[in-house]
Amino acid sequence: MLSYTEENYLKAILALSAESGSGETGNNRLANYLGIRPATVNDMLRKLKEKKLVMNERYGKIRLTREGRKQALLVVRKHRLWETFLYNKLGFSWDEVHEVAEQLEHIQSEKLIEKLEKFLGYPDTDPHGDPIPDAKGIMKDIHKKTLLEIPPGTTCQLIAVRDNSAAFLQYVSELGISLKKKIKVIALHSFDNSMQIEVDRRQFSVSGKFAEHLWVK
Amino acid sequence: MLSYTEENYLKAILALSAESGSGETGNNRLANYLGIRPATVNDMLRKLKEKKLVMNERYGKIRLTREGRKQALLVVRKHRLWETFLYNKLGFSWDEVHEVAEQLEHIQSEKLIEKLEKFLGYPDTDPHGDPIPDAKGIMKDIHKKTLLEIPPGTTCQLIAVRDNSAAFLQYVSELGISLKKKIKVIALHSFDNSMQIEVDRRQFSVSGKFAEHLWVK
DNA sequence: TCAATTTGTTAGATTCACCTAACTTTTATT
DNA sequence: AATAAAAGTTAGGTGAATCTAACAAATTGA
Repeated sequence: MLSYTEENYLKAILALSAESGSGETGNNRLANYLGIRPATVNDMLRKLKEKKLVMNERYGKIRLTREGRKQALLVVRKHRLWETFLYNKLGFSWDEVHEVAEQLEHIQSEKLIEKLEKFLGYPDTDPHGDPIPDAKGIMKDIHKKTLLEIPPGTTCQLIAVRDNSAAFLQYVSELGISLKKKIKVIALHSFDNSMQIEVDRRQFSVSGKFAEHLWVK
Repeated sequence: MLSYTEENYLKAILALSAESGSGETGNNRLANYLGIRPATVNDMLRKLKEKKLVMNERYGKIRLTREGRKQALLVVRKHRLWETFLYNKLGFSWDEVHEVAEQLEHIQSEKLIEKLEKFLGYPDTDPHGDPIPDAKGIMKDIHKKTLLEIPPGTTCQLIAVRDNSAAFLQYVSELGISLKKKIKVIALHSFDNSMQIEVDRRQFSVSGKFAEHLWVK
């Protein structure tokens, strides 16, 4: 059985590994991400190594083992199912679900998660459009592009957001953009990557950085 | 903000105070109830005293302050709302809800509890028939008698159980007894307090101890 | 009433998750 | 290639919640 803290480390390593592309991350990055000191991360890495959940050589990169990855995905599964519950059943808004799900994801009861999943109707994505791993820790990969990659003239549909911070999600909401919403790209200004887009017959301009954080199909 | 452990102490003191009738309890009883050592309880009592949540003089009895009682009732509130959710929405059985609710009750989010309560339709009792305190920590007292006090020939209705252990609840279920069920007392054998009762036209005999653990009206 | 039993307290230790400060190794830059 | 910067490690320490062992006070009951 994993502790609250161990679960958070695994989840963080998974997130940073995915972000880096190379499937691995470093001590400092991890410490920074978790808001703690590298020395603390070191202690925990020793423990996780003993439990065979991470691979990490002295002064080397950090990488999840197969089992560590599975455990991390099971935490992600719980997190996303709870987010779905909060959003679909309790009426929380897009940007409020994350914080509460951070706590709920650590409740230990397989039965609870099974029953919750059933109650929610076996959803395959959470309210941000991210896929929910199954009970074996297997997550479907969703073929996705960022809005920035969409050529002008094309209409696409929002399937997920790349940033779950409240600040970003609130901005997205203010623009009238939500999951499954159709977005038409009017123009891409190559000098600063800003984009002219149309949503619900209303047009506005967004930065390239913003467009990069929307996953569409 | 109270820690997970502090919340459990307050809840335990509330439960034992109520049980004892006198509104107070002792160090050893508390330690035994929580499954920890008296020395540990001592340290925590010092902390709770500093926070003005309990009153306790050296070698004296332990009693909640007004604020401590309120905080304890708010934990009970969370516990019972979660039990109701697990039972009514997720299909957990009577005897399974307690254990999971023990974890869920420590999630810190007022908004969550408000929304959960609304989602459940503002229930006033949990699946065991116990009243759910309101957001101010006020709990309605339900006038209740134990089955043992019911005179033979009378029919009564189960409103709550006095013991939430899985063993007891399973036994109750096996007898076909559930909340709001009508129970007719056929006979009381005064020499050992055993009782002949009828439920759904089926008669059986139960011990006095068993009868004492059913609250009826 | 006073001795035995129960109840409560103190002191000192342990584990977990964290810290700071000082150090070493790796990497990046000129 | 040398050195500065960044990244990672080690040693020693803290507070929370637990423990054991030894002791003190209160209660009980013979």
